[in-house]
Amino acid sequence: MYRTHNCGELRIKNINTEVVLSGWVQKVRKLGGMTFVDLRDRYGITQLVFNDETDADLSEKAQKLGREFVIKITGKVTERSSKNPDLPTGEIEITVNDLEILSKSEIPPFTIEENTDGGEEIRLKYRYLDLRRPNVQKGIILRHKTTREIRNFLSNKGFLEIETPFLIKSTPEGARDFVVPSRMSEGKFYALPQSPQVFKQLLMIGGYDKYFQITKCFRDEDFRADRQPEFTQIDCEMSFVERDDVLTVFEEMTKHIFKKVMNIDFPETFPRLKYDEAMEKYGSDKPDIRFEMKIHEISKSAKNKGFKIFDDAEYVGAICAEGLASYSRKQLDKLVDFVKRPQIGAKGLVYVKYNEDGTFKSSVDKFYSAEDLKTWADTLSAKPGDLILVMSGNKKETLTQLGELRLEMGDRSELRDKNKFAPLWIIDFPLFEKDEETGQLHAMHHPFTSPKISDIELLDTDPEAVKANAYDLVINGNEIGGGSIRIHNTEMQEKMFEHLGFTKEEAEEQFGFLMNAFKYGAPPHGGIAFGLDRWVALLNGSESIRDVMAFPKNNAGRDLMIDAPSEIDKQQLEDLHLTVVKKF
RNA sequence: GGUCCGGUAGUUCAGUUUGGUUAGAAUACAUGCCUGUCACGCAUGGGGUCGCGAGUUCAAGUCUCGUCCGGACCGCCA
Repeated sequence: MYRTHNCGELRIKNINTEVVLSGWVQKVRKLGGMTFVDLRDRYGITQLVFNDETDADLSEKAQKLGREFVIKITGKVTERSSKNPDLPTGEIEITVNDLEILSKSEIPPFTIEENTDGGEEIRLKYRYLDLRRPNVQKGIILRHKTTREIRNFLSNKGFLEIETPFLIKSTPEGARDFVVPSRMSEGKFYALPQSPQVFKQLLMIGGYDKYFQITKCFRDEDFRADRQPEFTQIDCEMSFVERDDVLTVFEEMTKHIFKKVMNIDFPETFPRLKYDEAMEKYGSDKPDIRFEMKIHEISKSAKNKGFKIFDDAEYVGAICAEGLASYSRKQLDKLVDFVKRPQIGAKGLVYVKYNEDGTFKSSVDKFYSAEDLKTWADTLSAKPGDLILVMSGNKKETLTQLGELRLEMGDRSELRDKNKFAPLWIIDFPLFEKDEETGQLHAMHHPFTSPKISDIELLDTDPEAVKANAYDLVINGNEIGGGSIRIHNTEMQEKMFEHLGFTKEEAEEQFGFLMNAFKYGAPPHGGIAFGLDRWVALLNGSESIRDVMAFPKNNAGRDLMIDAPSEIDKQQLEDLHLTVVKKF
């Protein structure tokens, strides 16, 4: 027997029990005749004690243990004479009478502790060692709890978990596909799914009216802290539902997860914000509503006062940073630098300090009187002591830039508390967005999204104005999930492909199977998919989804541990009918 | 496709601004001392292709060019 208990469970009430423990050696502390060993597993740390006077041979063996040796010990639980209140097992220790080394360890390249000394790269290379660290384990365990609760909740609601294939067909819409060459069909390729989208729609047509799946999706685009080549979606679809039916079920699921995993209650219904409104008030389609600081338009009161930049601008907008009127020149200059960074791309920034004494000091005092500035302050509900930040230009771009500035100011004022969660729904997305370069329309969500019934007439006259029956769940400025009510008839789907620039033949070739299926009695249906990795990262307070994935890849899509992707041998290439062409 | 930051001991970093003695610190590791430690303490010691290649120079960790690797971001991600 390797163990009677784990390393995190023994307490003072277990005193005098004979126990067997197995685990990893965290630390050996030698104090002359006494030796202490911290034994670790994923449940905790238990201290072992060895004494020269009791058993010199055993004590010497213990002194030769190295970090990360795997050992099994037998001993008696004893009360410590000096206790450690920082450890759950700190009141007891094990007086060891037998020690067996199960597995030796080389010296690990970094310390296996909460605060490791290892950098990102080396920890990815030795991921199996990093996984031993308690804070990494916390993320992995949190992920398990989350998926368990999702399965519980949806199963109880009558949803069926159904798998869909990974080896499917490449389609031109959306992200680049990862592609798998076929051995049996020369010169042909499978694609890995970017999402199970069409399969879940086919399941609806197949009569499985409530479906879900926790599954991998693959997208061959460039990666970020929150984007990996393979990631996990909670994919859901329902038949005979309208938008609000979907939102109700998945709002309930969201609340269930927060309750069961984090013990956080959301008594209120989640706010619903129209896309247009989100853009106007927050400059983002995924607003962080943990804090207010809404954007207000001040075009009317800012224009025609002789300040050319505002006069020429399509839009002038502002935000109010509470209590920051005391910002120094240097701090304001830094804000200007911030908005001028190429990632933000603004030309400049106007500030108005609403001083504590009620006076105003701004970078545009030459053009605006105190009354003018008071008008702005009133629009923004600014109080003395606040700082007003104004930007202008093209409306869409300026709103986005103000949105970025708003998040920056939120960070500076520490309004974005990791332990606070503010979910909301964004609804009424545009159906299409226009490619600025080619003028071609693209589906904002995906090509199977239905337009809002009230907007169907506009499809032929003003497609850009058409709103989609689509929705996103946003939490703390992260898009956690998104979905739509789908098109379920051939005519509408054909019209959609037409708008997206597909010829009839292309649509038939790419999606004929789906349009064919619509001909045989397709129920009205809709659904949603959540990004599991982002969601768990959010719950975990992590910046990066890597923290909640057991074996993540780096930002070039490489697995540093197994060294993938890699070359394959000639025979394999031949079998797959492939020739590698090297560019020089 | 682009912008920025980094690569020096097992590890995390300093040193590069202003080229010049034997490249340092912490931690980890090893040895010794230490009977209540738990970030144990003290002493001693080993440990370096300064990512790689070329160039400038009397002299390069330090300057220049190229290249590889890592990180953040923009584009991209229906």
